[in-house]
Amino acid sequence: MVLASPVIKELTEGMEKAIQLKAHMGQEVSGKIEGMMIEGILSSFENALLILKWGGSMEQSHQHVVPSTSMPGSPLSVIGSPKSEDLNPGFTTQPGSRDSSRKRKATPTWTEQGQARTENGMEGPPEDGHSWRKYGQKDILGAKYPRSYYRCTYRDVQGCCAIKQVQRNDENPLVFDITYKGKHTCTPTPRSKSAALSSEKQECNRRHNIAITEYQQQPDVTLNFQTGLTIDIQNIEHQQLGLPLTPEGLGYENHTLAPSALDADNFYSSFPPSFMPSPATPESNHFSTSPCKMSTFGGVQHGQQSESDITEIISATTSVTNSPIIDFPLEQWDFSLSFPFDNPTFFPSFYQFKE
DNA sequence: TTCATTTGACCCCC
DNA sequence: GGGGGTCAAATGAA
Repeated sequence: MVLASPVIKELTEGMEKAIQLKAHMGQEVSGKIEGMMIEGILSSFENALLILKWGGSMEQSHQHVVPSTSMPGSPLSVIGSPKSEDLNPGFTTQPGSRDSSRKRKATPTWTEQGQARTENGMEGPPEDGHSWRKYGQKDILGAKYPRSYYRCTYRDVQGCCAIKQVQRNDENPLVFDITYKGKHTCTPTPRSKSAALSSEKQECNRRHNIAITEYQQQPDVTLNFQTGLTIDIQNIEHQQLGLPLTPEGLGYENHTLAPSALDADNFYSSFPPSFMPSPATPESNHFSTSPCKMSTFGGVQHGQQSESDITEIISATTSVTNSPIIDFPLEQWDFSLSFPFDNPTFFPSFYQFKE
């Protein structure tokens, strides 16, 4: 990230002046060659800023989530859902707890699918913003590909019981079936956080090169962002009230953010004070605090707990929403304080790419 | 030195 | 007994 780059500063100023010019000229140039040229100038500025600023890759767009058969139209494949009947936080896989497998059955379990992430010609499972440690791999009878077992990196230090199993889909090797078990209860420690951050930082850098290419190839990601960012306010409010978050049972009040809603002030005001979201984890369009993504949002650093909660909220919501296909991997965008959320022309001008 | 991954072995459930 | 899940030592990477 080169936020302090003089190049960005100059480009930003140039773009602001172009905006001012456009505003000054008003409607009288609308549709005329002058207006189109201003739009083109703005578009060019934004392209350049995007490339310079957003080290976050577009590559995660590959990791769109396959629509679930049970939830037609859902952009997120959540096959099954966290089991509400048992949220036993005491579940442990610590050595010695030989009845762990029985307890494991009682942990909230849900399955998602994500497309393979490609890097350096190699394919890997999609990331989800959490820090996982692989602890095993097993060949599964009848399956072409082995199953990998991951647990939360912070299991030992914080007792976080979240685990996941990742297995390539037999029919479509580009798709990974990911089974999550247990809920993240971890909060990255400073030390661990830095370690996780550095690894994700590398991931960011690795994706950066892909980002520009794919950005050019997939110019409509911003459109998808505009139309597809859906946030379940009701569940958030339930959470605020301390009510249980049940993906299935609640009536959903999905809020799809229109471009105007992405104005920072409007955006924040749409949520309870404690909800300061940051985009996003890959396998869904939920928010996360991955350092690769939005490390600060409005100057606030967010804890892991809220992330995991919000993750559930959005994951659950997207499993039942009929919102347009969300193929916008928010994680790709490296938001910063300089992100022009408050620039109303930012998104409209992106339609230029579509045309 | 620390942390992640690999992999063979072990354990439990069906 | 077979299969799935987990452990833990060995190894590698940063």
